[in-house]
Amino acid sequence: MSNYKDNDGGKRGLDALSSLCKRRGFIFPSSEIYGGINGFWDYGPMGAELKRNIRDAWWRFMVQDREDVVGLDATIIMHPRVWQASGHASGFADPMVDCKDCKKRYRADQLCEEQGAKLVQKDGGWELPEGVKCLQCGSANLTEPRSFNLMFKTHVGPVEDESSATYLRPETAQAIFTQFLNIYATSRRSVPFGVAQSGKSFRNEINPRNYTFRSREFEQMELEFFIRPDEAVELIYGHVVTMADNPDLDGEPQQDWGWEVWHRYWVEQRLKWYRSIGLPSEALHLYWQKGDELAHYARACVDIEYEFPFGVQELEGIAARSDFDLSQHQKFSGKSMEVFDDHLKAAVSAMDEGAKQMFEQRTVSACILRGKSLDEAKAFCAGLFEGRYVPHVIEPSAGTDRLALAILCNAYDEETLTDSKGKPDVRTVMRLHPAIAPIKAAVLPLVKNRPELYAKAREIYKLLRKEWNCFWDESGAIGRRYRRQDEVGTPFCVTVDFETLDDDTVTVRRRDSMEQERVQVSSLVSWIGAAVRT
RNA sequence: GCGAGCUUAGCUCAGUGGUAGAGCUCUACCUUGCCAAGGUAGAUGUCGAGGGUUCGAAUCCCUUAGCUCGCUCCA
Repeated sequence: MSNYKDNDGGKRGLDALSSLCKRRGFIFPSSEIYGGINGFWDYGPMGAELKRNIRDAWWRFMVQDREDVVGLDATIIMHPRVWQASGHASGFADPMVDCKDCKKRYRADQLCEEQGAKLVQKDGGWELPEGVKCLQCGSANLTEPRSFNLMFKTHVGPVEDESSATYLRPETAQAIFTQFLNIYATSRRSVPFGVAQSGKSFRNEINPRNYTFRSREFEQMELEFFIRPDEAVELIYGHVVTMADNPDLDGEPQQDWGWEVWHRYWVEQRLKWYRSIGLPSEALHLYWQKGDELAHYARACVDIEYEFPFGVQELEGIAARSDFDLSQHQKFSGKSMEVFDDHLKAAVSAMDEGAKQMFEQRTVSACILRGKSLDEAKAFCAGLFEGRYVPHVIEPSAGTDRLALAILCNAYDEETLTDSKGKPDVRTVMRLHPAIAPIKAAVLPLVKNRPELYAKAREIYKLLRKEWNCFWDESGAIGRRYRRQDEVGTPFCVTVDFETLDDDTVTVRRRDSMEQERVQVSSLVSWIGAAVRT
């Protein structure tokens, strides 16, 4: 299979792809008749189907095909305190300085740090200390540090003042944490279990780039998987399974897994899913964030990256976030985020005082090493002895739009054929996995001026479209109709010909190999059905 | 956000001050027994937007939006 990367290093491939996406109705610039708007993209008829199929495949894999994950569909606008608790209100606003002479821009804190100084906080704003200079040209002619908050701000109600200010969510995850108690109370699930959500998020990116890869309005598919703290696992099972124990990550999840195993389990699950929708293993890379790249609360984070034409870029981050998120919301809301764990309570009841004391000593010092205060560490142990804890979280968080882009990049192929006259002929074909292809089958009457053949084709079309999104095409020569379907990635073309009238079979033409075979009309639905499942 | 380049039909592009074009696509009809076939007819543009210079602007100037690339950014 030839690939766009073969001839041009990728750049022209993205142009060819975006041109096809426009031409065939996958992706359009938003508001295009007004000149477009930077960082916003619309999905056309084909793109809408593709994205829906991706989302549905994710939901089926992550929620419906599991017994330990439930779903949520929360609002985009939430209480402003949510973003204080999550850290987005402050953390999203990195102060920046520009050099007025050479126009170079720096993050203010990094610029200061490089010169052994410290950024000064003043009146809720920021100030550069004396003597800080531009690293590039040495000029001290720098702008004041200015904040760029990446959250979109809006107002709830008619009055536009600070008291009504809210934000469009910059991630879907926080809604899951804020609804944790309701879901826990109503879903009849116990830890370990997860909550999944897909939906729109908004980030006012400074510089959207690379087609739809970094957009200002985008969709995420996130799972927050809640697990016991390792200490609770240890109390219940007497041991904690780590990667050193070589656990079977392909089988059923086990109750005695520690966070490290759960984290790896989800990495493997996610890779498995990406492969199931047609992204080849070779194009996927894992990037393990190093100690200094991790957020302070994160224990580990792995990025699943894809080889885009413009470089290897992140599709999904899988983070082990400890109990940071729920604890923050507990702190800001005043509502306890602890769960009661019967198994833990039972296990602790069976322990004698000496064993409990030993456990507490060990646990308190370990907690302090991880940065907790003595009081916090003691409260944690006291909670465990009563069967209570704040769950920890493993968070696989994927970008739907960048995944759609990866899938489109991966599917795009230009194949050189030799036509019947011996001339070379380039066939553009989107080799999408059948399960996510926008159109599963096109129904084509071989000719349209034979009423009984035409009617039979209509009948078959109506039969198939009850099952999947199908397409009817009667105009143009049959070869041209096949090639049109190739460009939108339709895996099967069902051609109704004269033989159909005699023996009730049709020609099914395969997109990838262009091979044809005859299939009984009565078995067509099961034949296609078997091929379009993941 | 800074700098450079670009923006003409659905797509790819030609057009350096004098009547807006080509190829492909698309639509209809004819033809057509399986891979972009042929014929006939047809459709599509405020030349990204706004302003200016000029008798006259797609073309020159200014402003603005968008795209691409390089910086920067991506918590």
